[in-house]
Amino acid sequence: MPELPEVETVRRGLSARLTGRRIARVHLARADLRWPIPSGFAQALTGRRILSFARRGKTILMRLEAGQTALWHLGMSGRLRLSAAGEAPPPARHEHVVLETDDGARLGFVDPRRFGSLDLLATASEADHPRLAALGPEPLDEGFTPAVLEVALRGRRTAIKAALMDQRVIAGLGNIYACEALFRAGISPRRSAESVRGARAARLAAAIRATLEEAIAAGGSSLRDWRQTDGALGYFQHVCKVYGRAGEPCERCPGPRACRGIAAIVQHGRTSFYCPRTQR
DNA sequence: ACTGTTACCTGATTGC
DNA sequence: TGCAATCAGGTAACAG
Repeated sequence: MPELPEVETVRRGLSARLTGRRIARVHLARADLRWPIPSGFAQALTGRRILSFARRGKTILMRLEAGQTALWHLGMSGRLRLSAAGEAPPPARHEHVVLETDDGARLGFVDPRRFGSLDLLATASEADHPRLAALGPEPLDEGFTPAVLEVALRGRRTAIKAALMDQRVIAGLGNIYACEALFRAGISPRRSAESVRGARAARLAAAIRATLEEAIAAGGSSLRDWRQTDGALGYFQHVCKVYGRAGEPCERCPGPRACRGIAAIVQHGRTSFYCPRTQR
C-alpha cells in the first residue's frame, strides 16, 4: 500500500524506536525480494549503530555508522513490524528479513508480493545510487514550488495522471494520492502534463502538498506509539475523496443531481478516479 | 528521447 | 461451497 505518506509514517516510527540502537543480528529468510539482496547486506548492518532514518520518495534510508546506508523499499505489499524485547510477535507468512537490536527489539519485513527491495549504499551520496539519483523533486521539501513542478512537467506529452506517478517527474506519489491531488486541484487526470502551467501548476503543487500533509497527519494521529496492535508500522485508513468511490457523488458538486458521479477510467494500466464535472 | 505495455508475485474479492 | 477470473496502492524491462 505504501505511498509517500505511509512510508513517511513508517520512517517516523522507526526513527522513534530504533535511532541510536546497534544492530545485533540480521536474518535473511531468502536471498532476493524484487531483486537480489546485496551479498554484503547482513554483514554491513551487523554490529553497526543506527544513526538516523531519512526518506527519499518511497524509499527509507537507514543511516549507519561507517558511512553505510541501508535502503528499504516496501513495494506494494510490504510492511514492517516492530516488537520490543520480550514481546513475541505472532508468526507471519512472508517475513523475509528480521533485524534484532542490542536492546532486544525485533524488526520484521513482511512482503507477500515481494515487490519490495533492500539495497545498500556504501557512500554518503544518494547520487551514487541509480534509482535514488533518478528521482524527481521531493514534494514536501521547501524547494517544491509551482515553478519546480512546471519545469518537471514541461514537454511531457503524457497524461498528467501518468506524469504524477512517474517517480522521475515527482517523487512519492502513487495511484491513490495522484488521484486525490488532481481532485483537490480540479484537474482532469486526462489532461496533458505539459498543459499544466501557470495558475494550474500552482493549484496542483499546493494540492499535492496539502494532500500528502493531511494524510501524514491522519496517519500520525491515528497510531499510538506508531504501532498497530500487531506491531505493523505506518499503515492507516486514509479517507479518500475519489479513490475507490466510483459512482458516488463527489463532495464538490452542489448535490447528487448536479454530479454525474465519480468516474473510473484506466490509464496506463491503472485505475484513475475523478469527477468529470469539477476536474477539467 | 519519449511513451505505452507487460511482467514480476501473492492474496483478497467478485462472479459463475 | 468451490473454483476461476480479476484486481491490487510499484517499478523496470521492453517495444515501437
